[in-house]
Amino acid sequence: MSGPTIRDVAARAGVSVATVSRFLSDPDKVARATREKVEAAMSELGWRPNMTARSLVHGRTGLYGVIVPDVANPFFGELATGMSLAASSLGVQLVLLHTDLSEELDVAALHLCRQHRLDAVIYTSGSLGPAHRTAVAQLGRPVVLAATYDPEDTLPGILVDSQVGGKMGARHLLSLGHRRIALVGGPAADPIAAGPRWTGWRLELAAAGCLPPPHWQLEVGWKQQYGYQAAIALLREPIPPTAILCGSDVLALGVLAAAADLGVSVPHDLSVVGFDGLNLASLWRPSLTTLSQPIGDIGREAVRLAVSLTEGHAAPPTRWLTPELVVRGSTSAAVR
Amino acid sequence: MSGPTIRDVAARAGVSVATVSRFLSDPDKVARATREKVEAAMSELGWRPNMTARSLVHGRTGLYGVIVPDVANPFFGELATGMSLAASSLGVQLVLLHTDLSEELDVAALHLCRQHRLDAVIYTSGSLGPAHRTAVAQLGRPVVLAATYDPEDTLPGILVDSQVGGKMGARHLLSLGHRRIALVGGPAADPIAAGPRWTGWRLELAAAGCLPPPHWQLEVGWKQQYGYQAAIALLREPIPPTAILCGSDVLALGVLAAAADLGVSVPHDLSVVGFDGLNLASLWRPSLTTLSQPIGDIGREAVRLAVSLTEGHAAPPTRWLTPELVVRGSTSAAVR
DNA sequence: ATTTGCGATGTAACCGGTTACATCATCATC
DNA sequence: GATGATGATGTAACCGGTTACATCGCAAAT
Repeated sequence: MSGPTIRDVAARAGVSVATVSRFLSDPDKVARATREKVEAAMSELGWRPNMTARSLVHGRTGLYGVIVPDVANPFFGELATGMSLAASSLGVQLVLLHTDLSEELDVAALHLCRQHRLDAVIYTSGSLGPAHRTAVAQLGRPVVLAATYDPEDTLPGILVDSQVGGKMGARHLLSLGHRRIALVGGPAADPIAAGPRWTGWRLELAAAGCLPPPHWQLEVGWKQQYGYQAAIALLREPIPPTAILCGSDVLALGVLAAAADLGVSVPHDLSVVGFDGLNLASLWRPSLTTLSQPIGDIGREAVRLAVSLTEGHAAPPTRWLTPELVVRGSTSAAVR
Repeated sequence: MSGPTIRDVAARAGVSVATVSRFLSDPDKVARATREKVEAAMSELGWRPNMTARSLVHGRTGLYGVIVPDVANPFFGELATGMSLAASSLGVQLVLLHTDLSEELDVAALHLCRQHRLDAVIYTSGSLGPAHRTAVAQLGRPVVLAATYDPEDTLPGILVDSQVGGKMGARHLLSLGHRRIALVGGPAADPIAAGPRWTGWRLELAAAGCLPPPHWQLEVGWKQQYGYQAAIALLREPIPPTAILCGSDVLALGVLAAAADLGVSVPHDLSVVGFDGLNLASLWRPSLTTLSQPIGDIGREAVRLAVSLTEGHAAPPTRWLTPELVVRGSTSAAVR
């Protein structure tokens, strides 16, 4: 039924199980002749060590948990891609746990990581309430935050400063002469991504004296169709905005599509600014001006950090990156 | 250092380890009073069973391997998304192994799945050579193919028929009156996706007497920029094609971008057909006519099938789906 | 010749659960 | 009162590796 065990290999090689095990962990410790016998037995039986048994002894599995709120969101897709590339080059495996934007499932996922004795956890969900904290404490393994941060700053992480990004986007449009600027963003209650972007936009626009009326500040969800719907409404206004700041590239894509469908020319009649810098977005036409995050790098660095912490290195402070304003074809000077 | 064990819980509850273990697997087998003592001890200590130890006995881990050739490709991103959603609703976890399009790493990934005693493997890479077969045989666990198939038909799977899709795309353009049709596809050596699409295109175009010359049959890689480059070359021809069949939506996006950059109007001067039906593509403008695969469903069904096989059910035959021609804004009747 | 040191190997306990089997108390039955 | 069935619980072996420690052979040192 189940495959050969180390005892089968030992018997076939005419040695003890300890010798076979030693051969695995440190081949130099077994004599050349013995080594060859063991190698032969191993390949004849096609035996590979059972990581489950090994993990039980070592307390290490070589598996890293990745907790993602919404795998269908391209942002997290690219983040996971960066992690996956890093993981395979570092020889560790990722276990994907997705929580469907639910706080309860976040906590459940952390418990699951503990039960499976995953070596470390990379957490990308926004929320970090009391329940999460106890789960993290019980976990007893390193937790790294990717594209999110810990308000109490006890967990290391890497992310971009969304409020700065929001300000940069607003400033870009203001410097192009735009005054009628609408906002389409994610749920403002999200304290990591959407919230600070809203804050950045509002601070900068208020300072310039052109904060838009409430019905031009559309707080929608993250899903792609919401950007489209919001833009349709905005562009049908008697005096529509000349520019729209979007909380993500996906929302911006919806805005671009709405503009195209209504015959509104981008950037001539409408400037659009995204946020995230998705890879695929570089081929959209009109090409999207956006606040680019190094998404893949964030994922990669998160995995590296998790591995480093697992090896006993100390946790560095949270790394705050500044998003980069990538000016492309979707923004231009205001004409009116 | 490491957390409490079942023995700590047993001691605290004043019972034996067997009773605690029984409580976990079948609470009805322990008396009410004992049950309460065990529950109390568990929550006081914050104990959760070690899945590693449990797996060692059961030979089941609750983890499923997903072998993906290229996580950066949005197609596999959407596929993995579908799997992830299904996995979380079925209470199993996915371990992501990516092989960077390398056959060697494919085999290594299969071995890794065996070592970690993953319950089943979902394989999405194209290749299935002799080395893969022995690895699969040694694995001793169910293997499900998603978006690929086994030429020898020993492994169950689910995928769309790419050759039929190729024919459908070609027929669509022919029926619109196009005769100068160029082809931009993936590596023809790929026997699962790219190859059959090439075959379908060529059979249909040859039957209509308008197989394009070799330099209009551009066999490029899957990466997004290749579609752009290929289209730039094609559209600069003295007499350019009036339509382009693309091997994927990502390649088609490059073609759309190239057309936009060269001032070629889609669909008026150029019709473009994609392949895959990526979710995000529904918001591209011009919207893309494409051969849509139910990517998320394929992922979901693959996970369901893997779970079903793990539970001992028999393997059904490979499920071949027919792609759906979704006609949108990137194709129209030929004008010249 | 005896001791010492060292490299190679074997024995057996251990990691943290599960479970077959034994044990024991309780209670209905004859 | 003896018997047996039933339900609750405990004992200990086991899953497949790792590793501390013991053992052994052999060469160098005394």
